[in-house]
Amino acid sequence: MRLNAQAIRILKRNAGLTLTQWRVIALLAGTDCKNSSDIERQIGMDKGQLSRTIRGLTDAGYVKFKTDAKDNRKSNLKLTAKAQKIYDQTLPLMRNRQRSLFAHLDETEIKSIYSALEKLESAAHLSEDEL
Amino acid sequence: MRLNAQAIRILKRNAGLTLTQWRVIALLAGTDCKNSSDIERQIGMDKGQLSRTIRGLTDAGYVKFKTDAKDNRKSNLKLTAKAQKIYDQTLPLMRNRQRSLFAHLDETEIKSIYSALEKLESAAHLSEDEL
DNA sequence: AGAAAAAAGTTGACGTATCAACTAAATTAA
DNA sequence: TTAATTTAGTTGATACGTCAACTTTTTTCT
Repeated sequence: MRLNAQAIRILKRNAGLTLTQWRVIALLAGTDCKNSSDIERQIGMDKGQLSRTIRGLTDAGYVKFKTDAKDNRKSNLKLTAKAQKIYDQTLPLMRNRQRSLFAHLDETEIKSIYSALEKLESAAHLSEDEL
Repeated sequence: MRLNAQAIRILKRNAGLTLTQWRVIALLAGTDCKNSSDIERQIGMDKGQLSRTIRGLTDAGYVKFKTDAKDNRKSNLKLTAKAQKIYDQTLPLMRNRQRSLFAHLDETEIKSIYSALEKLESAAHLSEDEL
């Protein structure tokens, strides 16, 4: 996970956010509202971690939490203006970092690394029942 | 890290070990003695995590801990017979898992994934000072 | 309608990973 | 030889990641 080191530093120093918080905010930015399960599905984050992250963001004033009117199990999450602003300021920094990280890889390499990872993951999934 | 899921399960159910403990034991197996820094250098594990892992293994009777006679800062670590036995029993299981995980990747793919990762890591390292 | 099952979240526990501050011992350099 | 630096290892703090048990609310089934 050393690859995330600068991302973590950028987020901490420029936005006071953790990587997990950033991921959730980034997903919430651009859409009106989402709930926890939407996020879970989209970035495959663990329910538990998500729940705690959302509470943290809510407490910090980054997320407005509302219980869904039609389904009381569900939540409605919305970024506050404050969070949106931080997001807008931080996004360019994160994009730069991403760019410089991948700068030395060509298309082919990027594709092959993703496809290899996919294969590994499906192999891992297949042998799940071997215990 | 989903890729480690079965490894973690195999180790837990068959050996009662965590992945970190396994890594340290595997490194200690086959050599007579090593100290913490040797391990740190060889698998790049964090000093702190290593220190705690070694204490855990010592408490559990898997590692015999001795202070180096010539250099009192250093330790001498040695697997106990108990740990060696567990290692010998568990290694085949871990090898099988490794094999089945990589079964669907050919040489080229494996090489390209490693080389891409190396490039990514060196890019990450280069841009370290950008903060 | 009422029972059973599924879905949304919360919480606790544990393991993994990284960073920083610290102690003690050894090495080096003056 | 003493002072400064380096090295080995410990400890605290925080974040990340995963699993499992649990509550509440909704859906499905009969």
